[in-house]
Parts: sequence; structure tokens; C-alpha cells
Amino acid sequence: MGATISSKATSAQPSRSAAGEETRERIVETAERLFAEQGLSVSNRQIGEAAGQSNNSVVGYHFGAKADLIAAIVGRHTPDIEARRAAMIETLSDGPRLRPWLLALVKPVTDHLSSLGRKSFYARFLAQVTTDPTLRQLVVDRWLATETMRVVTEGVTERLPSLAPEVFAERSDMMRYLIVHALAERESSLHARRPTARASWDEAADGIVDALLGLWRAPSSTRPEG
Amino acid sequence: MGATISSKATSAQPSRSAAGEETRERIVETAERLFAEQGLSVSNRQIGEAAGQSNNSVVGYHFGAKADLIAAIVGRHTPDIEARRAAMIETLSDGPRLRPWLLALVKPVTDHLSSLGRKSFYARFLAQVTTDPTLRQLVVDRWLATETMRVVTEGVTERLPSLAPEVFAERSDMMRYLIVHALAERESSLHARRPTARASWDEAADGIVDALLGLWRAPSSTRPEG
DNA sequence: GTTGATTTGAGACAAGTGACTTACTAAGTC
DNA sequence: GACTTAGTAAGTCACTTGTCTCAAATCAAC
Repeated sequence: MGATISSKATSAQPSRSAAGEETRERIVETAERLFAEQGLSVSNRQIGEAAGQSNNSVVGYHFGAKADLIAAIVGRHTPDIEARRAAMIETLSDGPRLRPWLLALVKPVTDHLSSLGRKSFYARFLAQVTTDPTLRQLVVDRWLATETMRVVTEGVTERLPSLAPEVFAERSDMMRYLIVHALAERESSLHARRPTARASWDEAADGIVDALLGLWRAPSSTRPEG
Repeated sequence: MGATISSKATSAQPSRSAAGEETRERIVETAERLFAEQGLSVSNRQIGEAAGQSNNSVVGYHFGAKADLIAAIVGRHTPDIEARRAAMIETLSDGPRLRPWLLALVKPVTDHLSSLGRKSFYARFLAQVTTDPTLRQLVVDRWLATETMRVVTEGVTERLPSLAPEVFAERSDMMRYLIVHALAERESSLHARRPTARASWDEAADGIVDALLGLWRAPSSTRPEG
């Protein structure tokens, strides 16, 4: 019944029975953890076993290919982050200050990570996926193309009118690397009980936004466009 | 003769005959390319085959574990980059300007990448390895713990006397993420013939240093130490 | 040219992997 | 109560992977 499997995997929420939903959830959790700790080369079998399933192909049954599993992991965190950012956007004024907009970019994520406690793996997971040459686009689409991200990006652009478009694109990418890997680094340190530069996720967000403000405000020595 | 293989792999340059050196070189080249393009999960077999070898265990024969192969790839590029940076350090004055020191950090790498032409994969390879939770430390040791890196880091520190140590450490990491992934992004775009923000590696280095200057100069809103 | 060590070709082998099949269980539907 | 459906267990199959073995080939030094 390969067709049945495929149709299930592609449809959004196929299981009406709550029975399978729990193991499905446990698989996503386990996959996120293993990916974050050991890299993306972890096999579906290992994930299934670590999730306490005896069936070799559970992962393939509930999700289709590895990309679908990745998407499910991202989808598990996106709603909360989006809600937090949407609420934060409401409080933003029309003033020229850039910092609140950058904070609206970072803080929803740090708040989310903070709410997960020490059993958070999402930051490290994101760092892995955004770096993988084959899976990267998937997360860029699902995570960075959301409505709130569009709004905030626009807000940042409006507050940097003198910046050439090429430089803006260049530094947008830089901002992404900086945020994702800084969060992953801190999450990793927390998990390993290593010392961190900041005492809390809130302060970490402040530190990142400080750096981002400098990044954006830095003068461009050469104008890449004529 | 597993012992023979191990002893060979662990010793620095075991092959005295120039015959094997060529295939050894071809394997390292191929591995670097495949890792950069497809991620680090590429198998030794695939690497050996892609390098035109019929022996299943060539990779295991010339190098030991995967970590040794990674180290060999890094070692292939390190001398040139180090030489360029050493030469650049010579020209640095004792003045308070920060930019030349940051340029001494970035430009040796961009010069090296530029010298490789469009068949460069090292930037993407580095991005992969530095993100992998299991292999990361290896590259941090071999690439960031060199003598010239120590000198430049010290130079940067001296030109930022007012920065708290925790913030300095925090932003050093941020700088690393920014450089590595910005270079990888540009290399990838070049290879795919996508448009890039900067016309040349030299200009790319300028763009990165611009951003780094802002990153370092940014005021810290909270003092993490009392 | 012969010798001895190194390198390569060719293949065997067990372990691991993804895809698939079958059987059993539990839940909901008529 | 019979019937359909989703989910799990258990196992099969073809394939890949890392390791090992052994013979052929290459090369340096004598």
C-alpha cells in the first residue's frame, strides 16, 4: 500500500484518531533532538527506535521523505514564534528607531526557546538545516517567508533608506547567519552546562540586537552599484 | 594488516613514493568537493569512486577515519592562507585603526579563494564542518588556533579596550559565523552562476569588513558583568 | 634485473538502511 | 454484530557502507 502511505504523508493532518498522533509527536521530538545533537545524517531507523517504536518504517509511514520530517519539525515551532512576533509587531510605533524592529526579529525566537527550558534543541537543529546545501531552501521558505517576517523586514528596510539594495541583501544574509548560529551556540552551551556570555535568553537577545544594530548602521566603504 | 593502515594514517606524511601522492591528492580534492556540494554524509566509497579508484577502501587506506580526511582537507588550504596573512601582518602599523586588522583576518581567505577560481569549494566545506556538532572542534583547532590568527585576534582586542571580555568573546563567535557563511554563500552563488552582491572577492572582503567594523563598534546596551 | 615495500584492483563479508509486506490490534461506521 | 480504517509489530528484500583479504602492479634502491 505504498500509495496509501504517500497520500497520508502529503496530506496535512491525516490521522483523525488521536492514537497515532501521540507517537507521531514523539517521533518529531526525537528527530529534532537527534538531528541537533548528531547532525542530519541520522537514519530514520535510529529515530524510530529512539522514539520507542518497533516498526522499521514508522518514520516513513507517518512522514514521507526526510524533507517532510524536517518540515514537520519546523512546523512544530513556527506557530508559537509567529504568534509572539505578531503580538510584538502590534506594540511597534512608526518612529525611526531601528532597535525595536530588530528586537521583534530576535526576541520571539529567544522567548520561544526560553519557554522550552533546557530540553530545547530547535536552535541547533535550525543551524544544521540552514547550512545543509540540500535542505536549506526548505527552511528559508517555511521560516523566513512568513507574514510577520515580511512585515518586520519591511520595517527594517524603511529605517535604512540610505542603504544600497545590494548591501541590504548582503547584510540580511549576514544577519541570518549571526542570529541562527548565535542562538545555536548558546543553546549548546546551556545543554552542556558550559558558561555563557549572557545569563538569560532575554539578555542574549539584547546582545544579538546590539550587534545587529552595529551591523546595519555600519557605513559601506564602496558602493557596489555604480 | 589493519595495524599497518592505522600507523600510516596517524603518521603525518607516510608516503615517500610520489606515486600514491597523486591519488591521495585527488581523493582530498574530490572529498572537499562532495562535502561542499552534498554535505558531510557522503560515504568513503562515493569519494573513492568519484576519485576514479576501484578499491573500496582507498579512502580508509590513505586516511584513517573521516576526521583525518577532514583534517587533510583543511591542511591543504591552511599553509597558503597562513602565508598570505603573515605577509599582511608585516604591513600593519601600530595605529589605533581597527579596519586593517579585520582586513588581515578576511582578505587572506578571499585571496586564497580567488586564486582557486570557480573550482573553489573550501568556503562551503568550512561552513559545513564548522556547523557539524561532532567535527566542529577539529576545525576550530586547526584553522582558528594558528599563529597568525592569534596575532590578529590580539591586535583586534587591543583596539577595543572598552569592550567587556564576555562581549568580546560573544562577538568573536558572531564574527566567525558571519565570515564563514558569507564566504560560503558567495562561493555557492559563484558556482551556480547566480548574481552576487559584490563583483569580486576583493570587494566581498570589503563588504564583510564593513559589517564587522559595525559589529565590533556597536555599543553594548547591557553590561553582562556586574 | 632483482628484491622488497608500497600502492592499487577486485572481491568477500557483516552490519545497517530504506522500502515493502503481512498480520494483529484498536477504534470508529454502518 | 459485521465491516472498514488507522496504527503498530515483525519481518523480508535489495542495496549501501565500512572493513578485511589477497593478488597484481608499481616503484625505489641495490
